[in-house]
Amino acid sequence: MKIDPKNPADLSAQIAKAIRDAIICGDLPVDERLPSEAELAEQFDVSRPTVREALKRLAAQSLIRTQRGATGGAFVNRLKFEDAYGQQITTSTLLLSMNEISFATACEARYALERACAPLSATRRTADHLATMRAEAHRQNQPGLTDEAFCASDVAFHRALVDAAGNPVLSYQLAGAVEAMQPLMNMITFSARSREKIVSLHTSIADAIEAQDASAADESLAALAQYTQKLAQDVIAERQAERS
Amino acid sequence: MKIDPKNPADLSAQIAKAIRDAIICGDLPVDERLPSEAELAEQFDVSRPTVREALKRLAAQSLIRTQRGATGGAFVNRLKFEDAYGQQITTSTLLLSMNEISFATACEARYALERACAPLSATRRTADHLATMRAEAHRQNQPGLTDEAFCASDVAFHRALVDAAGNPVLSYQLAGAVEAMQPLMNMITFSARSREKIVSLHTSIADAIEAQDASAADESLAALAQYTQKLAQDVIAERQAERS
DNA sequence: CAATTTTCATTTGTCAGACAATTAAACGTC
DNA sequence: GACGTTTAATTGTCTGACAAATGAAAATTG
Repeated sequence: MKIDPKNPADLSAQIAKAIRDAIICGDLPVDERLPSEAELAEQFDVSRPTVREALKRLAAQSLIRTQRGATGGAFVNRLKFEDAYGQQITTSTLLLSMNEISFATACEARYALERACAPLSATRRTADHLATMRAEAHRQNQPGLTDEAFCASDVAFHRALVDAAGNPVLSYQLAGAVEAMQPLMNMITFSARSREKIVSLHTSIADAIEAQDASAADESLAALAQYTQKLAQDVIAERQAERS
Repeated sequence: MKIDPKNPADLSAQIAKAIRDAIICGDLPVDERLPSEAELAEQFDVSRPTVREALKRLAAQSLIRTQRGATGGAFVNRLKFEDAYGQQITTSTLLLSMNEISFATACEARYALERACAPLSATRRTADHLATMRAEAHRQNQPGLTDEAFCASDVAFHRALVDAAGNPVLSYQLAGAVEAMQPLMNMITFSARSREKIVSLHTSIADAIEAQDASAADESLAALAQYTQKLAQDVIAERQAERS
């Protein structure tokens, strides 16, 4: 862990890497206290600001938490799924917005992953998940809803569907795919007619999940995927027509 | 972006958040140069070390890159899929190791997601992906292979399968799920007999992908998932027997 | 004039030392 | 023993400084 080549640049990155590796390989167990900043500075033979920059890098990844005071210091953080969700969503969102990912590609990925969850959700869904899905579908029927609120409710519906699979790893992976789509979805203006169709498909999905009918759920999801793609195509075509 | 409450703690976190939000909402486009550290310090009315800590947080998430010299500075980084892979894998690995995720749960998630890719891979696979899959399956048949090398080849095989879907979003999401499993997989000692079975299933998958037969690919993947779970159960049972 | 070298200003990377804020433990006091 | 006080440790922040890199401008040279 005390590896530090004579390269006097990126010292804070090197130190962060050394500590990160120690955490990943298990040398530093969860809740273990790191040496104080002054001690680390001495160990690595650098100044305290440099150590602090390294620690801030780790804090940005939720690998450590810091506490002030006499018994304070930096502690190895138990990375929780909730913490990871946020990073996952931020990263996914930026990946989509910065890499010219087409709506079609993102949409395909999202629904492919969601359909992977559906059979498990059909088997394991609880009353709680079902209630959330029903409530969101109901909300989506309210006439006064803005497009943004409609999309947010859509995300909540699909989150519940994914969470119903009862597999935290799946929920974590899907969080990025589903939530990162929201900005793209917000660019679509939903007509009353299209909302009606979507809510009807959501209801079909909820029905299938309630009946624990995996293949029916898959069918409805596939139909929803297809319809969403079609909606997006129409909107894009309409905008191009307007432009000319 | 100049929001900064009078709370004189976590200044660097607040500044990092302000800049991060500006990047996410598009106020700071890709390759835009941030003000110099001295200018930022003045803008936010903090010292330069505090600004630097904030920038290091952003650098840890690959949101910015820095360059020394006259025309240097911090630039908004185009987040590339390759950059995101690493973070995704690190985070997923830690999530699994720190949260008492059972092998069964992780394995279920991995194969569920992979089966979501398979139909797309069957449709779109290129000769390149097929060649990689064949090569890895062949390597897995070599007798001298260590368990670690076998697992690494397994990961490479499945990466090729996922990449064959031709959807970078799917590849990104799956990278975490597949690679994070490797440490867990490494804990399983593969007998010659179990390796033979796995390679046979890999060959079946490659055959199905080559024939563009989605349902055959799905069947083989399902069989592989089941067999992997069984192997893990056996190893766990054996270790418990040894302990008593 | 063109090409090359030198100088220089800008910016990040690092360091040293200091003080403020926080916190829990040690210490007195009643 | 209960309760307030002091104290030491630690992080958070600031100031000022110098080193290293780097591109642009200026000077030099052919």
